[in-house]
Amino acid sequence: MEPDRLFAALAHPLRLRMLLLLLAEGELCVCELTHAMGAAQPMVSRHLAQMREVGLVQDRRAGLWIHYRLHPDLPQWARDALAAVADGLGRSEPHRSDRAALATMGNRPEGRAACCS
Amino acid sequence: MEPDRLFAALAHPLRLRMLLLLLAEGELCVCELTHAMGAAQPMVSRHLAQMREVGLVQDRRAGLWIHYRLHPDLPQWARDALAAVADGLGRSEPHRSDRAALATMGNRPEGRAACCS
DNA sequence: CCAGAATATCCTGCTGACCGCATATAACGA
DNA sequence: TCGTTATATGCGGTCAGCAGGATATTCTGG
Repeated sequence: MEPDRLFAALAHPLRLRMLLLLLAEGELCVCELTHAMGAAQPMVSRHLAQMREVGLVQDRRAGLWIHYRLHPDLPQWARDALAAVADGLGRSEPHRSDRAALATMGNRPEGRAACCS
Repeated sequence: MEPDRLFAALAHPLRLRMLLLLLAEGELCVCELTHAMGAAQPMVSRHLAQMREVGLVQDRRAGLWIHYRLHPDLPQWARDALAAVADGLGRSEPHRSDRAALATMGNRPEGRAACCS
């Protein structure tokens, strides 16, 4: 994990929001992230791909849905840095609203059951 | 301090190297950083200016020399994140060599006495 | 006032990031 | 096989970041 790439990945509002949301929620599919961000799906998908290529996040296919989570092999210093950021910014905007928007979302795919909208 | 700007500032090898060196050494003038980086002075200066505009570092004029240090008003979460990075990367390249290069530099301006090169 | 050292800024070209839109792929159910 | 849902990718235009080189600014000492 080259640090330059990691910080470049964090240097975008949407990516930082998604990453902090993943850090707080554990694992989310693209439709959940799209809903929480209030952004267009292709944009969410492309920014997720960017973070995946850098090794920040990992994807897992489960039927129609693709779940993203923090990459398990992320070095400890990166996890510590992210934890510091989440601790400092998680309670403020826009991250608080992001979690709220996610909570009010209906028909979320839980695990692998239930259907989506 | 907007996080995007902070991470964008860290998303460049030269800036990250300079910042970690400042974090380790406390305060350095431009000529010391230029020597340690082995880069052209205008480039060092411009990247320092970029970090200054974002609020990452602060400059202090002392005669001919301008000393840079980590900005005192940096929020705690940013300091924690930087500490995690420094702790994880400080012992490896290129940051180890940077400190070594700085140590072998002659005629460093100490405090405000002594002349430079 | 003049020379020189340390630092900052201007200019130009270039590459890469970003966006919006449209479309392609993959999986599931009937 | 067909339609539908979820996700990814290709394309074109625009804009910001970056490098190099030259030059300007600021301070010091004489």
